[in-house]
Amino acid sequence: MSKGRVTVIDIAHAAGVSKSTVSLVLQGSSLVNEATRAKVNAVIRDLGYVYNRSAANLRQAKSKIIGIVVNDLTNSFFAELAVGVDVVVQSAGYVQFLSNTGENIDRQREVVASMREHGISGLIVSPARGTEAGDLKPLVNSGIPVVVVVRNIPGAKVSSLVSDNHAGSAAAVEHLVSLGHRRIAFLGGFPDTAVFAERIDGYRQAMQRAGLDADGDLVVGSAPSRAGGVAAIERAMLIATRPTAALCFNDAVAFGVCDGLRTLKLEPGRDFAVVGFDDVIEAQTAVPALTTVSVDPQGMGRRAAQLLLKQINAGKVEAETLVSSVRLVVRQSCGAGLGDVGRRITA
Amino acid sequence: MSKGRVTVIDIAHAAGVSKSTVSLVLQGSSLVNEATRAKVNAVIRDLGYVYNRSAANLRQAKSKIIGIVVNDLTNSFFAELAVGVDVVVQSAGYVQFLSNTGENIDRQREVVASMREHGISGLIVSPARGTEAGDLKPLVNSGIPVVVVVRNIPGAKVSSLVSDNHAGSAAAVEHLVSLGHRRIAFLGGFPDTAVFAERIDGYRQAMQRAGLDADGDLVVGSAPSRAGGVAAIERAMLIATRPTAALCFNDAVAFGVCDGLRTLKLEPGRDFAVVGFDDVIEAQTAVPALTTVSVDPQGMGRRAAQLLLKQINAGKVEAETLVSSVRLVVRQSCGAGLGDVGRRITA
DNA sequence: CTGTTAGCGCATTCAC
DNA sequence: GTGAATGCGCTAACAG
Repeated sequence: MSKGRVTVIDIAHAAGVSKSTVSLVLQGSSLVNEATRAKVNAVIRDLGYVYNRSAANLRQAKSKIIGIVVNDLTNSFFAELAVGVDVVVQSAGYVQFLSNTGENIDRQREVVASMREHGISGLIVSPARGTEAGDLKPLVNSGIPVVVVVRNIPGAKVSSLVSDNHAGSAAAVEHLVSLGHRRIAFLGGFPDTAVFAERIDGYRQAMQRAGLDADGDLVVGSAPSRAGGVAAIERAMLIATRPTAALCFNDAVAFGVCDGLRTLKLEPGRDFAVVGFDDVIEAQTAVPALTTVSVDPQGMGRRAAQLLLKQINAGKVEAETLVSSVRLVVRQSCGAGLGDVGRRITA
Repeated sequence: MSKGRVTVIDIAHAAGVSKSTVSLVLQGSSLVNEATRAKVNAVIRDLGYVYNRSAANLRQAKSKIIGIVVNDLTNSFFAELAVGVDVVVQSAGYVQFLSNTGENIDRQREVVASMREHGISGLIVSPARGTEAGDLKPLVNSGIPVVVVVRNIPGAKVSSLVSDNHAGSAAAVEHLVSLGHRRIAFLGGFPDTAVFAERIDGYRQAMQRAGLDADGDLVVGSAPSRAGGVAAIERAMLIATRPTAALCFNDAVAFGVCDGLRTLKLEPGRDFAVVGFDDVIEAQTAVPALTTVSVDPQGMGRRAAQLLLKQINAGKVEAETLVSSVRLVVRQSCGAGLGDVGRRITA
């Protein structure tokens, strides 16, 4: 915003019409004569007029901006997500505020507040770890549509878009079965979360369909972390009839499982098949990557944005939960029908 | 912006003071009585008042928002860059509009225009390929500070922050020379860009200093892409006295060169030394990473943001060109004095 | 079809 | 210290 900014009144003056007429051509209204419209447009070009959206927004009490906050833009999963959002947001004529929280919940609170002050008309958030329903409360109470992606936040009355955990688990199991595995473990995760319930359910059903035993010792819960993965595989290997493969609650657990296997002098992929779950992509390059149940981050971003725009246009906000389909990404098969492991490929 | 939004006048009414008083406490002015200030703050909290920045911006003819447009957010180099920008922008009390152009120049024009309409007080842009000085002209003419990063755009009177291409090339050559190489090629890139000129210049000078021949067939241009790299190495290996090492225009080319070498039954790093240039980090994990001339993208982002904020605060815009230092990152030496290759480590 | 009038929510003079 | 006016640039009603 420069000093000598030219305004509607200037161009109205120069074109010999009134401001409202100018306003009308600005909005592409058909209520204005073709001749005057041309005249006005010409003057607009000549004077180098730029539309002031702040003023318009103030007047209309609505903005054409949506906010997106992600927990870790450094992680290419979320960068892709942001790109997906950007694509549909841009083509809908919106611009996006983007903020990175770096898993810092205070920062998240700040940026959300800031965005609110700026009058965003909607928010897409991939919440930082530990986000609670209360953190989004003020936003949703003021009627601003919010879409939570990737991680759902229990108790919040907002729309969310998460991956198809059930189908993902099932696909992983079917894959392992097709490789000849019969003792397939499910490792990691806390049983008291919705995500866990969905994943374990998909696992159980697929096992059952394959005529395999899914109960008992094959399911070993743990913290959904790398350390948890180590603990889980150690426990699982104490079973009399050891598993030969494992579906892990998420990638972090999978990496821990690999760590644990190596401690046991077993090579992941050769001696034991490990499948990860793309909930949290962690340290992609620091460990040998594996076959995973993957989601399409950019597609998720697009879908989230579409959902948000729908709600913005609808005026009415109804919490809605969408499920994003997943696909099994097999990295590299290493013979012997015993699992697979390979290099991670960035989508 | 909801329907029943509470405004300063509401809280003034409820607190029994005037709007201006409220405005003053909002700005933390010391011209207001402690008691009334407390009272006002209490009412603000109670009524759930949210500050309307659009209105404030309109009044003050300035905003607290900066724009950042990148050519490819999918590329983690630029994602990191955006994170760096975000960090300093946030702590300076600004919010950022982020847009991804995907190298699409029309899109870039659109988003820049949109940001202008929104009254950004500054712009950081990593321009799409083919961006011309004219594309930024309207912005700079209206006095809005612009900082161009990564790629400079010739002829534009804006500040820019680029990496030290000259020194980077030289360092790479010296490194290869110290490993015993004497036939060192420069592969990839289009000769008609400023970046190419700088890199080739650093290469030539370093070669000369080492008493080596840098002319003739050792310089092979190509598209700055993976495919271009394949073509370049194939052509380079047709020379009578083959090179034993190559400095590549960028990482994409370097990866292509590795591909090409393997086709020729040569193992990059063992049989032929390859050094990349961190212009575009591509598919970090999909290929064996190599020694590169690296910049710190996040650091560049921070620096760009600082430069921009300085200019915003200074009021006066003076085009300034900053050079970001680079460092040679040697991944792993693999004996025989013939190059080196290793795992890429994310910063 | 076009002009007139009246604010949107805030910050900035000035008086008091 | 505080209150009363005034205007930022624009759009939404009506008039004409």
